Amino acid sequence: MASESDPAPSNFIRSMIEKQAVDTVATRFPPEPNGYLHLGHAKSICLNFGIAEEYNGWTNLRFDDTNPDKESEEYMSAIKRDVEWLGFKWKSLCYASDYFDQLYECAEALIKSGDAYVDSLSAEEIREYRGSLTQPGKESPHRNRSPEQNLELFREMRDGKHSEGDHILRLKIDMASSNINLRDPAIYRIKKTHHYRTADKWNVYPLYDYTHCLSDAIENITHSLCTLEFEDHRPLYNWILEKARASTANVELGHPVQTEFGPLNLEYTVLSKRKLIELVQQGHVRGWDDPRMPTISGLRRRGYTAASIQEFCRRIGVTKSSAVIEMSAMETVIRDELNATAERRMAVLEPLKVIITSWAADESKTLEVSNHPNDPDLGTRQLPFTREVYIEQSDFEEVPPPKFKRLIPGGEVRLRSSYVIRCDDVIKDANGRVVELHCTHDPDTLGKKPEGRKVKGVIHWVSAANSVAAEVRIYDHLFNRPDPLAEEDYINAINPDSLLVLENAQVEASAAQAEIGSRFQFERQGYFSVDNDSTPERPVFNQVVGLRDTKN
RNA sequence: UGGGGUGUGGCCAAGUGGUUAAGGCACCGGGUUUUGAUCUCGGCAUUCGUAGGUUCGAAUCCUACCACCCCAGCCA
Repeated sequence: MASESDPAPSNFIRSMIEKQAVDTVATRFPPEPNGYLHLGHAKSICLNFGIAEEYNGWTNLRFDDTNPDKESEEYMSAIKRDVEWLGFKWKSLCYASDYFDQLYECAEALIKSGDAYVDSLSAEEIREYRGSLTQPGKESPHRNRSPEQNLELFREMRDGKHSEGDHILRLKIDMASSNINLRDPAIYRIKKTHHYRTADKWNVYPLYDYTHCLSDAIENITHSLCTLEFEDHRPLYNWILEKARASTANVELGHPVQTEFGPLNLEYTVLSKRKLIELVQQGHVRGWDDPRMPTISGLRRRGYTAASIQEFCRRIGVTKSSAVIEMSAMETVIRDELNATAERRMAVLEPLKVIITSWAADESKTLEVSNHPNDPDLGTRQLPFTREVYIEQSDFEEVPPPKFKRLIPGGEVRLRSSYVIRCDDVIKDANGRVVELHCTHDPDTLGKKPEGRKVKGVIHWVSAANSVAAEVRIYDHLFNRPDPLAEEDYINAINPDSLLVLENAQVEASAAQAEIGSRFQFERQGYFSVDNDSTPERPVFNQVVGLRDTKN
């Protein structure tokens, strides 16, 4: 786990800051509240908050809420909760919408200085005029309207005197620029949507490129960290700030610098808000917090800890290349943490009844069992041993494959923390299915090795009379190929078997009583957390991750 | 065929002219083990996209080439 002895590894952003020798690093995490946070955001959060903390700085949480069509209060509170849960504290909670007045004032100043103009071309015309990747664009016939004319039109736009799409405010930069972002980008559009924070005050809303740099500057952000796809926007970011500083607008602006890092990609899943929204809305998953989802809320429900997600982000590093991380990197962090911290329990997922014929029907012996094999501090618990127990169906084979170490007819196996038993009889139903085993126990094997023979297998079990019926949910990858986006439609790559529900599991009583969110290792099977759906009458467990399996 | 980026083992990733080219994940072996887990020991790039060049010395500097990613929303 992350600790003082395990410092954050060197990366290009840290090196850059070292060279700058600045005295404070101010960052921001700027999500648009149009969906739930996922692992890609976790990487950005860890980077932004982590680097600021490391250099005596601070980080703002800023909602980039400039498109009221897509944003909502629900998303906003989910984002706040997730950032807090991950373990980070922001200095200020900010909203781009808090700057709408300043942004507007600045836009008027840019109009007055001749750096912005109102265009009245249609969206399609503007697209045509923009040119292509290899062809320069051409100037709009409205490009040379006077500042007075532009100001009047822009104010009319603001005052709701025009319809959506009729006009747009653009920067006057260079229609022939090889960087398409500089071909007179739009900075304000007419939109009459109700905004969840500013209500119906505005008929015009600023666009991302215009809003983001100014918001950073207003908040005195020093390091504006974003993903690679914004590299092309950096010249625009700087252009706007330069013009804004030179303008007459009464807005105090700092000097943020944008730096881009590679986005996170994870095998067998998708990390894009748009696609995650589709998975939720089309019902491919049970919700944003479905334990199969790569969202923070999904991982939390699955049983991942905040520490494990932070550790994952530390391990994957920060570079300028877009990494595709194997799922095992994610699984190993939570497995490591839970191996150290999770108490052990026994649970039989697919039960097979075993009668210990040598054990009296009315006898129950209480065994003292340790909660963790390597950590005595985790204590012990009492476990009853009775005549009837359940073992895993897969722990018995009539015709064992090579190297099978579990129970076979006439063979012996250790019941974990209990006796060695021998299988005497196999009871089958009319279809030849094994429904019950008759075994005898060796009374001289409790807490000691049997004499004169070695018993190689150890299997888990529960007392039939003292275990509790439970539901256990086993998860597999959401997609059945490592690169679902390579599919013509990624929806076709959805794994139909990503959720396996075992309705008839039997868990020992002490696990059945656990609170929602608590985690155990079910011995030999993996780590499990108590799901939100769990009740004392009907416990429900999620498999967080399996144990490493090196057999075969 | 415009612009912006990236290329170090299967996946990440340190490295910034002189190191036997860190580390993690994965994988493969040995040992311990009442979890086929854990733990532990060991193995795993004569080579850094390719080809040239500079240098006593190159993953690090230069040149050319190749591959992949991003950009033509009134989304962010």
